[in-house]
Amino acid sequence: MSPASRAAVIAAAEELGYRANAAARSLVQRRSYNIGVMVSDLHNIFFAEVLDGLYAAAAERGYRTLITTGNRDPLAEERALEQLLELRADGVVLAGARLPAEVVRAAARTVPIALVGSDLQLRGVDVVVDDDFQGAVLAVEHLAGLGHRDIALIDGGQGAGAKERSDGYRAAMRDAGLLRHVRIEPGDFTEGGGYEGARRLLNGSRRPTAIFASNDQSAVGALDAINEAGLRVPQDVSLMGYDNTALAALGHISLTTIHQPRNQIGVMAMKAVVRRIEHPGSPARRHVLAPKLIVRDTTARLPSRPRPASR
Amino acid sequence: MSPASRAAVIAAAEELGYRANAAARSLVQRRSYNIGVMVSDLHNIFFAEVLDGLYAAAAERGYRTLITTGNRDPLAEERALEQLLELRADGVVLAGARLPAEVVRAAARTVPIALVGSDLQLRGVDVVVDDDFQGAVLAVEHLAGLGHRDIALIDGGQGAGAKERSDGYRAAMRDAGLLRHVRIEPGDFTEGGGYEGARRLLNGSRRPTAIFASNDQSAVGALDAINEAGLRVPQDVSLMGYDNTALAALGHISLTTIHQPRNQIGVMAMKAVVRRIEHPGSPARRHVLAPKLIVRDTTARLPSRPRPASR
DNA sequence: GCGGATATTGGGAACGTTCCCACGGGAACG
DNA sequence: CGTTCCCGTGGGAACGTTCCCAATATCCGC
Repeated sequence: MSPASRAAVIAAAEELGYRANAAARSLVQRRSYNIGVMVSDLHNIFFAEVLDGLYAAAAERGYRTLITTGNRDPLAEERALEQLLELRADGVVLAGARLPAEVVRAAARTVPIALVGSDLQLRGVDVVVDDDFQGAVLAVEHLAGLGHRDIALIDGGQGAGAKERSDGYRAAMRDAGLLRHVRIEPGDFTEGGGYEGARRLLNGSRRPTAIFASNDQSAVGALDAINEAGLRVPQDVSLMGYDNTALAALGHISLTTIHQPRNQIGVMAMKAVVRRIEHPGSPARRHVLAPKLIVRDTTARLPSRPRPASR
Repeated sequence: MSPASRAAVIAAAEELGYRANAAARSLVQRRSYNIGVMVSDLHNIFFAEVLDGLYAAAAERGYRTLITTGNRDPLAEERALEQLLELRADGVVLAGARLPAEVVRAAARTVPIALVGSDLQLRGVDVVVDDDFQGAVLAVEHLAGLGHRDIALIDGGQGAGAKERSDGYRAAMRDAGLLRHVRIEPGDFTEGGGYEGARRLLNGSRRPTAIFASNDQSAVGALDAINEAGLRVPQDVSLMGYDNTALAALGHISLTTIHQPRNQIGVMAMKAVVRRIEHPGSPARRHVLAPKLIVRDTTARLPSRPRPASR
């Protein structure tokens, strides 16, 4: 085709506002080149960074990302997933899904699915998770390395990864020979939960010298309780969070925490889905990523104090 | 049709994993019942709440929401919008778009479009904005009402709404008879910008007794600078932000700020789009919503000090 | 200049729905 | 019992693409 007529056609298309109809194309090609992403909660900045990774990895491979959300409501999540399936997304990533296993399994029979931030034990579904157990171990090792022995945990309750984190805490305490200093306060990953947990810890008979809150949000709550008790961080009490959210990075807070490779999580999930789209036979896997310690200003060496002769 | 055969058909469909093909339906019905939402930046929690409103209003009217993002990159934003148009979304909401006016105008010839959080002056496009001018007036009136006269502003630079906020500040200062106390430091809506701005203000010859940062993020930066200077909030300096983000609500920060009705903004935008989908003739409008003062713990009455005889 | 091979063009068919119309059967009424 | 109406059923046509194949044009070699 001559360059001239080519240009003429393009100009005419522009003029008329022509735009290829993705629906018709998807119908005949039997692929949409869209990867659906169902995000349980767009308020959670965690998923925003995962989305960055998903987006970049998809673009690199010639796919586009289409997002729906369930607004933290399992029923709405199911509708959001259904919407993606009806649109014939070539693959689906479920981020933080609270969906029943059966729903996910049924969907997985139709398209490749990857799970992020929630860990249903399902075959035929890729799962990408941060090694929360290992992250908690890093936290305890950091605090123990600073000389702390009374290291308390504020738990995350039913939250995603909370169980792994408390398991990791317990294991690391044991390995550090601090088994009898293990102390776990209930919590729920919220600021209020962290505040209450820290209050109980500080009012207890044996005040911990370090508090490990199992996410940043609850660490900020704990920070409040510590200040209210007239104690300083980190001189009197060391404090750690988990997740390395923007909150932790705030100069005003500057929280020592554990970083999850969020972007990388997204990249891995997208790679997994695209691989299974393009190689329908290949098996789904479980991908575990390593967390990282981020030292900021809320942890410090335990001041050496006069000790009993046992030394 | 008999209930029995009806049930049999549904069972068979389930069995075979049948799912209506939205692409085919959209093709023949010439509508998709999807409203596309292009969000410039999913890291900004502001838009998450707008999305809540969009989502709820859409669901109420039988539409589904489909989200794409431009990751703060105008080129990617354009592709994201294009993706929605190719998918034949029945309408589009642009949230925080940094798109050239010409692109938006061209798109608006194809489908009803509503703009949120960015204010291109375009006919044929609905715009929903918070009255930032009025919000700034509320802030200044609050501070002046507490007896403050040296009220400084940390500006938002090129950020969305920054100009309206500084205009409102100026106007309110004038109306309060404080024109000669007007002082505006440059800023950029970031924590760092707020920090630097506050430092300059505090080191200046005439230290302000109140600082109005034009968003919460920069207010938190200012908070750091104030603490570093050995001053207390609110005893020595009153501080205000704007936006009422989660940051401001944090117990540890508890920032007096201006609330934008984010959810309501989403609802209005979706209503506008759906109205224009269903009544193709109806004109696009500009919708202005009223902000609200949220008093927390960073503002206090100016302590009365000995004054010159002028009284 | 002709045959064969290769590029270029044009014309269906198909994708999975919805919508409309024609047809047939059954019920109700005269 | 026949006619009319209504409901239900079934069979295309259409939506806007892509893909494939056939037909035609172009080119090269002999």
